[in-house]
Amino acid sequence: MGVTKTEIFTEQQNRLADLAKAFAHPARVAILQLLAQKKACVCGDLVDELPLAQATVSQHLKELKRIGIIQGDINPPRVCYCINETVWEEARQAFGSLLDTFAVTTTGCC
Amino acid sequence: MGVTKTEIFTEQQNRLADLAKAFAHPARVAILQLLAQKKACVCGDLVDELPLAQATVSQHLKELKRIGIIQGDINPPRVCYCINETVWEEARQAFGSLLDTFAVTTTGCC
DNA sequence: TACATTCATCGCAATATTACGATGTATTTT
DNA sequence: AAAATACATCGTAATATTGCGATGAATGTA
Repeated sequence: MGVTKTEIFTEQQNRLADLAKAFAHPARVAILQLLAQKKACVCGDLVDELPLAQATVSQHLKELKRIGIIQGDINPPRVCYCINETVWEEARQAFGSLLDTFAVTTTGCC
Repeated sequence: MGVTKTEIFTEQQNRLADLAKAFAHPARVAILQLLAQKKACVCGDLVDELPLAQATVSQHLKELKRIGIIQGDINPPRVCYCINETVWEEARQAFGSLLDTFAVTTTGCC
């Protein structure tokens, strides 16, 4: 159906899946890398850095904002985007704790 | 179009996006949590643990195998699934290094 | 051999995602 | 006021994803 049955999973699982979506497209990875590497906000040059149409970049930015991992502050005539530190940290912990689960209890099976 | 322009991004970006897809659906998060928490392989009970049809679970397992993060060892009449440690570690480093990029250089902008 | 068990795959329907041109909305500049 | 700049949104087309019933393939069991 293309529709995810979110109601049958835990809040935590749905949230982690949503956070993962932020990284689940190379264009969004590129955007997040740019924002994370710069020490300041990126104001507008995002479209220039990516070989995608302005409308497409805007759509990816919208999705990242929906997830909450970035924020856009209007600073006419431009908009300044930057990482939302709180959500970034949330992602760090969410991925970290899941990915560390295995690292410690590993007991080579199969 | 629904088709990602993978050719315009780096190998690294495409790989990270692919690894993220493993976590980008709550059912796959649930599967990976089960596999990571158990100390041994999970042989077949996966369908019982999830409120999804067998065909659907099988499809998610196929996607996880394509990404490489799990492996399925045939052990008739069952198949034993477990985390692929190498790829799991790859994901840990990939997410870790990106998510840590910001943590150290943070300089509150906006 | 016939049957049951376990899992993969096929085929379908519904929805989601990706991409982009065109257009709309503010705001600044001339 | 008119034009330019920067970005969002709309509409559309193409492809991908999600989910499931039905069916197929492989192995073990009666």
